[in-house]
Amino acid sequence: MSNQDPSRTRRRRGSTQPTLKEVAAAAGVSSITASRALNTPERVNEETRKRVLEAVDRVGYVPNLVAGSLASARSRFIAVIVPSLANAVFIEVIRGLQATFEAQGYQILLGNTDYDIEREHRLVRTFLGWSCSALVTAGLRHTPACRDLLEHCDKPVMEVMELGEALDLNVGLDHREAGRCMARHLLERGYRRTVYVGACLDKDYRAGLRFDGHREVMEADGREAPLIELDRLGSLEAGAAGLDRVREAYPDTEAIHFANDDLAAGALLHGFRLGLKVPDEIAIAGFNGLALGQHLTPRLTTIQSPRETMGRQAAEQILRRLDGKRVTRRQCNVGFELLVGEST
Amino acid sequence: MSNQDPSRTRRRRGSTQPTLKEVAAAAGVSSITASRALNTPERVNEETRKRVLEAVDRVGYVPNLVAGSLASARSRFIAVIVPSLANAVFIEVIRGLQATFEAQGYQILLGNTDYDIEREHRLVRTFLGWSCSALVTAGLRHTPACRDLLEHCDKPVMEVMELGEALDLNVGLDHREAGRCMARHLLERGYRRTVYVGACLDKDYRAGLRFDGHREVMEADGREAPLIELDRLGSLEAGAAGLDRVREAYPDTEAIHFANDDLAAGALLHGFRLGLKVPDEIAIAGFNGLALGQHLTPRLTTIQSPRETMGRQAAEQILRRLDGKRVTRRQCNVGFELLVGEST
DNA sequence: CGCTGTCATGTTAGCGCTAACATAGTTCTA
DNA sequence: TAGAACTATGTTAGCGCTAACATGACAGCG
Repeated sequence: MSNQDPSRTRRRRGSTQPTLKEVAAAAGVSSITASRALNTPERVNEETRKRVLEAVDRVGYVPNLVAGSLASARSRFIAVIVPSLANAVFIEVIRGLQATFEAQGYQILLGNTDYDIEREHRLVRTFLGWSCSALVTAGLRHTPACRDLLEHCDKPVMEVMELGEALDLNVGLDHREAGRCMARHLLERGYRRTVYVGACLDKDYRAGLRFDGHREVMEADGREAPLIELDRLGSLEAGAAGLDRVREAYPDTEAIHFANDDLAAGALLHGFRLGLKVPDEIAIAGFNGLALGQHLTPRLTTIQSPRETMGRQAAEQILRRLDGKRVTRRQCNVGFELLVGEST
Repeated sequence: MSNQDPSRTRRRRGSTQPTLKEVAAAAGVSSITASRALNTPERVNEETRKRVLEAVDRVGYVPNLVAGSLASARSRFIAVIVPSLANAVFIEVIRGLQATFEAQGYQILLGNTDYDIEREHRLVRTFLGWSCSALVTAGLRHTPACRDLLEHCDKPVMEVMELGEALDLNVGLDHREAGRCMARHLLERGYRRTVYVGACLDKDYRAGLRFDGHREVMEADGREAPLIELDRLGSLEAGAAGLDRVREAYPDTEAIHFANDDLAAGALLHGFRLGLKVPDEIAIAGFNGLALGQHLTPRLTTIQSPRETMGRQAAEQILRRLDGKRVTRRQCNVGFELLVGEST
């Protein structure tokens, strides 16, 4: 009990920022009224509200959202966890999420797992620690501990990209069916020998699902479904290498079904450099419906996946849930569309 | 004073999550010791630390980072504010930032201004409200109020993409010089009539700076520097439209200097569809050094900007500052490189 | 042996805000 | 005109954590 001296009282590193209390003092109200004027203005008299807002400007108040979040046990964060930022597909989903959430005053907390579900688990822990309002993850595969966390966190959990046994909310498309769809198209076009080319199918397992669908259709038609797996994730360069590898390993191939448009476009451009005639000498198909494919000559046959829409719909469902409305349809199939170009 | 009944005492929505106090109880220590075991393990006895970590696992503790942040007035957020997620350029900068920060346990708080500096201002307020550790913005242009906030917030502020009169830290490249560089290249190649094609130069003002450099060189050589401005931001489609507009407005044009690679690649692909010979009938140049340009035939002449490196270097400088080290060189020019393809 | 220094841990007091309850004034209703 | 219902504002008690200070045990030293 040594400090009777009030000037030597216990001091925290008081940030110099003005607090709500000071705003309240400046407006001549209590701090709860100032709080209400900012957060639930309809519960405060018009006149009072004006005085508070004036005071806010006068003292240069910036709300301490951390304190507000602790007191209310709510934040306005949405955790978004994707496996990669190198892939345009995830970016476009993020764009859809971001546009919808930011319009409602939510912020995106972005995490990147690098296709590692252990890192996903760590990110989920961190984001839960920030009391995020909801979590969005790309895909349905998680570590058991992570599933557990997500299941018991009592917040909306949205799994996007693919459909299946989801934890809670689910917006995506049926990748197996997309693979079947393209395989059928290739058969209809009369191609007899088709190779599927993917990249790192252990990581990009959705491309693996598409291959499963592809193989299913091919085998039902009595054909083989050879697979070539590249060791670098989708890129124009990898696609070029894929074309070379197919021509070497299966010289009589009539069509290549690429796991995505980056690979397919890379192959198309490489074929052009080689003077290869597409589709006469070899047909090429992709997946995603990136803009690039539609600007090539020949235009790329591909499957359009509605990525930004997927993000937007996911965000809307989450917002509905956060507004306390029950979400009836927890699973939402955004579908896809076969875009037939001249490359097949 | 009506509630003497202890069972009816004032209740907060106590989240069911275990708290540090429960961990401490389970480990038989005080909560501050548990806190130290997690945050500054070197200040706790080996034995005790082990007991605490065990207890953490046993009760399934997830630290409440909001509370920690309020108590310590520090968060591990880095605010990153970009004008668009539709542009690959910003994505790659974000990737560089993200990889570096996430490795050090910092999270990215992502904001998108949609090229609107008023929205930027609002985002800066929000992120400051979250006690972010540092802020990264794309570009040097802000509203006066926003400059003011950034200048007085007492946190590292990093402006990336371009160089100039920065508020604090600055990593980028000299866009005017890049414009000059390409203009000189076109002159050296002997093209006499060159048009610059940009998109929304009021928003993408860095493309405007490149045009300034371009015009400077052209005028110094006694040539005109006509400009065509498209009304949609960079895309393959806009580039195709740009080519058409140049051929209509300036039929004798020998070279087009596009503001970026998306436009240039769109024009190249469109020219190919039209049967136009590049560069004999018309030469095409871009800016950014996107992978696509190097896979086209002819390869696109462009300027390589080290985008991921920019993000990485920005992150490293901020981390150095956050570690308490003085940053000596507050401005860092990452430079650029002229990539000469066959399109000029 | 008393003094100082170091280590490990504990006590106390907030961080800045909002939920829950309280209160006073006003309007509506039977 | 009593009292119910509503409006506007205030008082109090935390949210879960950590900074600052306090304490006690023990080692080193002249």
